[in-house]
This record gives sequence, C-alpha cells and structure tokens, in this order.
Amino acid sequence: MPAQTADTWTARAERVLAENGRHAGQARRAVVELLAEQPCARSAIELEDALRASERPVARASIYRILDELERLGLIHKVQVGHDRARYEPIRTGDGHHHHLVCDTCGAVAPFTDEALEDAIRKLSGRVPMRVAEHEIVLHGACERCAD
Amino acid sequence: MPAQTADTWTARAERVLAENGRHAGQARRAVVELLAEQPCARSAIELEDALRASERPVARASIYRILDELERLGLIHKVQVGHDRARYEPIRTGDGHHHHLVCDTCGAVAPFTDEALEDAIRKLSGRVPMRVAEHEIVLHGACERCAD
DNA sequence: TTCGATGCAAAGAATTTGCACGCCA
DNA sequence: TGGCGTGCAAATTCTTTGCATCGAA
Repeated sequence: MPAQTADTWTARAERVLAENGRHAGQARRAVVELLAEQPCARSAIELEDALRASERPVARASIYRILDELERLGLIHKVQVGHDRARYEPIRTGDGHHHHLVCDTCGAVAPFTDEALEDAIRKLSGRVPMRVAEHEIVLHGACERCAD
Repeated sequence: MPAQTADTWTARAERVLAENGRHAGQARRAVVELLAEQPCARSAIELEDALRASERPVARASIYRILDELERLGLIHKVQVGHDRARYEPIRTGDGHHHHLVCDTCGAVAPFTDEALEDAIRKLSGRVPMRVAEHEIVLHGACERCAD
C-alpha cells in the first residue's frame, strides 16, 4: 500500500532531521509531505508550482535549500533525467531503487526497474577504473501517448 | 589508430554540413576539429577555454549555436553526465557507443563500454511502456586518483 | 550579391547566496 | 533566548536570442 510507504518515508525524514538537530519548520514539512506523494522524480520548479497552488506556498530559495539538505542527509536522490533541470525523489527503504524513462516529446518521467540490468551493473562495477558508488540510467524515447 | 578515426569524423562532419547547405566558417571548423580530438565528452565552457587558448578563439554564443546544429545533424551527442552542465561528444561510426564514468570528487569524465549492459538494455526496451530511442548510463564514484 | 556564419551584448532560466526577520526547542 | 528556518532580492552560472557585420558560394 503506497500510502503507508509514503508515511514511512515521511516519518523517517522527520526523525533524521530531528536527530541532526534541525528544527521543524513549516516550509520544510510542506516540501517533505509533497515529495512523499510523488510517484516519480520532480524538479524544484514543479514542487514550487504545486506548493504555490496549495495552502502552504514555499519560496523557491527555501525549496532549493531544503532539497539540498535532504540530499545531504540521504533522504532524497538528485537525478539528472532529461536534458534539462535536476529532479528529486525520496529514497524509500522498502521498494528497491529504480531508473527512469523520459519522453522527449512531452517531458513525462516514469520509473522502471530491471534486475538483469542491475546485475550487469554489479558485474561491471568491478572491472572499471573507478570505485563505483551509484549509477543512473535513463531511457529516452516516446511514451505511449506521444508515440501514436 | 585514433587519428584516423578523428579525421574520418571530421570529414563526415564537413560533408554533412556542406550537404545541408552550410557555408564553411572558421569558427565552426575550429570547434569541429577540437571536438574530434577529445577523448570524451566536453562542456561548452571547456571548449571555449581551449579555443581561447588556441589560435582561433570562438565566441561562447557561437559555440552553443554550433553545438546545437551539430546535434541536430546527428554529428554529436549531448549528454548530461555529472549533476551539472551539458557535455558534447562526436558520434563516430566506427567505435560503438559508450557510456560514462564520472568522478564526483574531481569531476573527471571517462568512457566505458559493456556488452552485457547493452544486451540487458535491448531486452528491457521491449518490455517498457515507451518506444525507446536512446539510453544514457552514468556511473558515479571516485576515480583511481581520488579513491586513494 | 545573397545568405549563412559570427561576435558582442542583452535576455532568460535554473540555482545559489546574503541578509533580516520569524519561529521552534 | 539562541540558533535554525524562511522569505525576498540580488548574484551566479549556463544557455539562448537579437542584431549588426563579416565572409563564403
């Protein structure tokens, strides 16, 4: 049940923030709750728009600061899908990590997972001249709606 | 021999440009030749710096226009490695396509290839709710120099 | 001589920083 | 009360556009 997953992440986020001596501001709470509801990565601007339309608008600078902090605390991932701005999404402990499909026509972003792909990455990581910490995979193309 | 590969790409670029009714300007020639020498993806700013230090400086706006045109003609790829600016690299017909390793410490970018990975992507592409045209894979971590 | 090519400056868009004030622990 | 939290405006950085001029076919 996705609602519970969201709650869990929200709760963990609040806890981690508190443990790190952060006060509980309203702007940050609004951002955390909004992030928890997202099905996939969102940009700072998208979050700002959604918040402006809500009951708790948050200044753009605050959004960037909050996102930056959440990333440093390991609560969200900053991903560079599409050829434009950065996007952010919660790191949930339950569901494994996923990658992204990007429609180059309408800009839609959707998640996908593939174990064979992860396996290939794992094996590959040992053979490469680098200590691999993360990986990011983006498939570009036309989504079902735009392909027709 | 890499020099020949570079020559081949340069020649193809000049040909494609001519076929599309483009005049042969000096700024564009300088950019094309510089791109041909690069071992991996470069940003517009990096190209500008290299050109300013050379005998044929090119205005930044011209560099962006040239890169944009080369991309539209299918001569270079625009890739979003790292969490920052866009990078560009020639599309050579000979050597297959590759992906990127990015050092999060020093920012270095290096290419790698892996057939198992490509295979996984090919198989995956059919199962996904999208007509996949391209894919981009980036491994983040610490390069050999920075890992020590 | 006709367009494309290019430089320079200004405009834009995304992101960051400085500073003063407000609010939580 | 002290320090984090937040908003607003200004500053940065990367990229694009407007416009006048130069150069290649």
